[in-house]
Amino acid sequence: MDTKHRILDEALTLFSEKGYANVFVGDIAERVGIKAPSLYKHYKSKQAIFEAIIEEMNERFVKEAGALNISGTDPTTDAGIYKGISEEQMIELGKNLFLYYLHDDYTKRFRKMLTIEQFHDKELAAVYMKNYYDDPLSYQGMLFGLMVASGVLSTDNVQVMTLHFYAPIYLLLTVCDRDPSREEECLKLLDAHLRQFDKIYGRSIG
Amino acid sequence: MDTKHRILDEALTLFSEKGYANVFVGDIAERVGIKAPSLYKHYKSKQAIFEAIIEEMNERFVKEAGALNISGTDPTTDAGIYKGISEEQMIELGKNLFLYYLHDDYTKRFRKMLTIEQFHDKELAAVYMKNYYDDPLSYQGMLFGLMVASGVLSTDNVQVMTLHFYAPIYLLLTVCDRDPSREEECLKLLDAHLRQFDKIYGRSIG
DNA sequence: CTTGACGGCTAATTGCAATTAGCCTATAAT
DNA sequence: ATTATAGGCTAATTGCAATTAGCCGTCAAG
Repeated sequence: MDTKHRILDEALTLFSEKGYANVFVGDIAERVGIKAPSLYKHYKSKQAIFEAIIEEMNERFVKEAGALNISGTDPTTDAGIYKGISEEQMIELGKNLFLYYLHDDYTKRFRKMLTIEQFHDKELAAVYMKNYYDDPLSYQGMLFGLMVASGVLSTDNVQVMTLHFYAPIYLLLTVCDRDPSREEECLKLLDAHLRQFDKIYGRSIG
Repeated sequence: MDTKHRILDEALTLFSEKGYANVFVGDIAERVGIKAPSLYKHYKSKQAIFEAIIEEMNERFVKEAGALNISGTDPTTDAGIYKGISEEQMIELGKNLFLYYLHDDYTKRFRKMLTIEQFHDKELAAVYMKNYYDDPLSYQGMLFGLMVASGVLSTDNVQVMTLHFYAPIYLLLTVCDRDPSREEECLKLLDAHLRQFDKIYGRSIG
């Protein structure tokens, strides 16, 4: 990895741990193995480093959109696959969603950074909401809608069902972000949640 | 309100909006209506202001523990009340929990500040987890456990049921914190969530 | 009525961290 | 071979924001 890229990588790590304001350009430089002034051969300012991270992340999200699908392609294809999904596969789906968010290194650091920095900038708050609320709910909601149509799931309110699927995943994720030592506990609870979800919505409720 | 207290109040507002590092002591002073150096007649340093906020919040949490109970006293008493709870009352309970967190001014600003500052300090992360994960889940879990015992609710896993109750409330709360203009939308979804929750757990599931 | 502490002000001072200046080496293109 | 560029370094410089110094008016207690 070239220096220019290493800077982004180390900066993201530090920003996600301590927040933008508490990271000095010297800290970033040190991790990269150079001196602070040398950073300026690559980026105009500390702020420019931050912006480059955001930009790179935007690109990644575009590239990796659909990384959570089974097919990795488009939701219509996925829906076909989901028609024949079993309970175990449903649980796997939720676990994979969780584990992807939890362990993907870039995603994880970016999420933590956004959590810290979201109130600095309206735009960042919007990115946060899109990534961790609107997009997951609308994408999962669409899949679940198709699954309801094909009889795999049953509900009279897909939106709420999707919320019931996703909200616990999100909550448990925030726990693990704050205290990685609780990961095992969270995974157990996640499993129980998914099994319960399947019980509830896997066939007709009132 | 005396100056000393006004300082804490304005500081909390600013910290919750912009984060500790982005607030200058001059900003706080200006809001209070004094000059920056005068602040030092009341607090030793900017850091001391921050710490005083944390301390005051700890006191409030102790004082207001149980503010969310129906009785305002102890859970055992509450449990008696919950035995005869109706669907509408259950929905009210959830809404009140949500609205309390959402609108109580001090709570709201403190929560936003914690969200921003939690990664600076292990201790703050612990406070966040306790306030917004462990305590709500364990308190609600206890109530629900009693309600299950008395037949108002039915499940074979109280912990997961509690998670299903609380996680959507938490998620919708984070949405409102980031974008207050979505409050109405969130309240609607909250209502739908609570009705669905009641349908699911209000009587036996498999 | 005077004194001392309380709380405010203006004008330094301090200190740190971002950035700039200016130099040096290696390497790759002409 | 020469030279321009990329990328590194050390040594300033800058600028800002926290804090300190030192002064002043008010007011309550003696």
